[in-house]
Amino acid sequence: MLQDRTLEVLRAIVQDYINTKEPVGSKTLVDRHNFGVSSATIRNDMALLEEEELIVAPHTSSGRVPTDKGYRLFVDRLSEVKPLSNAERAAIETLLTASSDLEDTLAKTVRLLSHLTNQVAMVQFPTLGKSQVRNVELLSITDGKVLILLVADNGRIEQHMIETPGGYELDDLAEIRARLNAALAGKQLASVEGLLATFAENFAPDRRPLVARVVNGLLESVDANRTEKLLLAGTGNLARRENDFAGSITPVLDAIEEQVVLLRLMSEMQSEQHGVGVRIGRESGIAGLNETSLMVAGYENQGAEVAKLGVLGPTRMDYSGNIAAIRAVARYLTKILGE
Amino acid sequence: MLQDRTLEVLRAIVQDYINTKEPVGSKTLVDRHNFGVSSATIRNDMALLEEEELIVAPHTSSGRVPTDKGYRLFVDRLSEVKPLSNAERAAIETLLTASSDLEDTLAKTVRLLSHLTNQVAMVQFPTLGKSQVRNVELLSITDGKVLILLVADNGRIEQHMIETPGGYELDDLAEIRARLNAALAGKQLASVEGLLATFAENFAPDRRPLVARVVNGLLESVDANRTEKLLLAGTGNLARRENDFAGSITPVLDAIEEQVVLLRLMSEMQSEQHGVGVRIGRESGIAGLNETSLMVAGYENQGAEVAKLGVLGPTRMDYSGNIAAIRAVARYLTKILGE
DNA sequence: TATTGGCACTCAAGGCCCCTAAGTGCTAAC
DNA sequence: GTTAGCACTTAGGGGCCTTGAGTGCCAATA
Repeated sequence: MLQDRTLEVLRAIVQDYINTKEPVGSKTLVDRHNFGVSSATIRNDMALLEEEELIVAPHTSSGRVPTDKGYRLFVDRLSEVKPLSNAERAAIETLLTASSDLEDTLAKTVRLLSHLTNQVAMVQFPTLGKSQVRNVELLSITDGKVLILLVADNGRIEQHMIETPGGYELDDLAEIRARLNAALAGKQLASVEGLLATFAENFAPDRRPLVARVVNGLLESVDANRTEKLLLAGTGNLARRENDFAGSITPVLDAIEEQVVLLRLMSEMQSEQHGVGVRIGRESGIAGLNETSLMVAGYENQGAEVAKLGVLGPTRMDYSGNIAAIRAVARYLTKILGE
Repeated sequence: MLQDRTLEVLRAIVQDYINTKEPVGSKTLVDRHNFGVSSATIRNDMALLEEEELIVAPHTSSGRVPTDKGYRLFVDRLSEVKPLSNAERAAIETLLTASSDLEDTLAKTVRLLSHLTNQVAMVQFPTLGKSQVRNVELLSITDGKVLILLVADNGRIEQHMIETPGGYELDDLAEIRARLNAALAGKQLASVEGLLATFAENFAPDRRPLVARVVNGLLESVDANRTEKLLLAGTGNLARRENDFAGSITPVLDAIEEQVVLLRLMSEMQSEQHGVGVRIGRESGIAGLNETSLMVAGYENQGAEVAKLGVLGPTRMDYSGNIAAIRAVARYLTKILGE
């Protein structure tokens, strides 16, 4: 087990490295922090830390840099939540105003978060999976097209257009709509597929093709949106911190565009420190994100977590500050969604 | 007036520079192309081109590089449309399949375009301004909320949620909806504001607050979407070609995120060469895009141009190939939208 | 036993110098 | 109008050296 002072040394290394971007050596360390011991002692501590693979020396004769494992220990045990400055609090309250339009609100949120953290910010749309059907609407558009609307109780509205080669009567639509609502209103979205399995059978045989098409469209609506939506902001921040990447930032930009991967990763992440989930470097298991860290927190609506938001940036980032920002934004978003 | 051979020299310089990324000198030029004259003659031509500010020498003793003006002349008078390869044609036809869902189709289109060109691709959503109202729907959601749907004849559907503190009867909604459709169906979206100016006056005084709210919501729907939507793909390609930028790509990424600016620029651009509009370097007038070129073409629905699509990349790009790709994709998109 | 001063060693980064290769403009001859 | 020839320029690369920050180890110390 590492001693207290040794851990303090690790904390100091992480903090100094984050601030200066220079590998940090024993001498500078005793200069900047007052450990009350000599640089030789610190050197011994550093040897221990290196043995534990918490830090590493880029070159034989230069200072040390934290490894992924080092950052991990720092985040888990050594970092304190840095309280937000008043200016930051004010920014959150000013910029994040309630709007009845969900997309608006989330777009503002993601921008705010990217400004607060100077990283790439991401906000997930509320997940359909955890919420309930409020109602279903079928609208007749011209040319035998029908627009299916699925309104969920988290405020999200999905639209899906289908074609009906056989045509239809308005009365048919009205009836299908009424029965769909009777069957689905208030039910979990996850259960929709099961509830509709035998739905078409209740209709006269000549109506069934139409009903089947509607049901299919609705299921696609549910399903296409289990694959969720993501809003991004601040990609420019990545280029701004390009020097923090050994190679190019191309794979990172590519990975970001692969939203499916990001979304899966985000949903897998559990909250750890202070309600924020953290994936450091290779922990994400995604090649393009080897040199980045990802931090997410959930936000809620009506008491239940509906989706996540977070930031992505180089592993050398201000974990404390970003955790605080993410947490604050998630809480505030939860608050205004409740209004 | 420049002689024919002098222009040929410019063409050769542009092409070689695009291929090699090396400033091109008189000797290599006569080696690679057979002008039938000596390098000294080419040097004289180059001096003329430099006088006209069509090319420039990065350093006193190195080859020449095209200026924005040089690229412009190349695009306007010297480039030929490079026919697409069979593989490219096949890719377009395979990847771009018809879907009744507009967003799906556009998302595929933008990815396809970024793959074909290896640049950042952009596709604008169909503009509301040029199209007509198909119908308007009012849906009662719980808690006194009403969802307004505006269906346009270009396939685009806008949704907007409003709150009605005073509450309402379902009959009220039905009547408002009926009258709205009577007033607006088939009308130009641009005319909606005028048509609704006195709309509320036809209702009984106690209904007017509700009607006014609905009208406002509808106008916001129209208006919020004059500010159009843009789909992007291939931002990673920008980083991949980072060396083509003197400074960092940060300002470019920032400019891209400012979608409003891009959208304005795109709508201003008129088709020039072969149906494709081109803005080279500083021509865009946007600081962040000084070192990039933008090329767009319109795509159509029902015989009228509804929006644009195009690519953004470093000024040193394959204009001929990209013009061909953009044109082909725009045409193909027009075709499948018509189905 | 943990800490320390001292010391020999390492190595990246930067400065300096020089050379080379590719390119230029100019002039006089064809 | 074109060309050969020539003197001139300069970015980039290689070699060489110095410097400074850092290391590991060891014997002495408290």
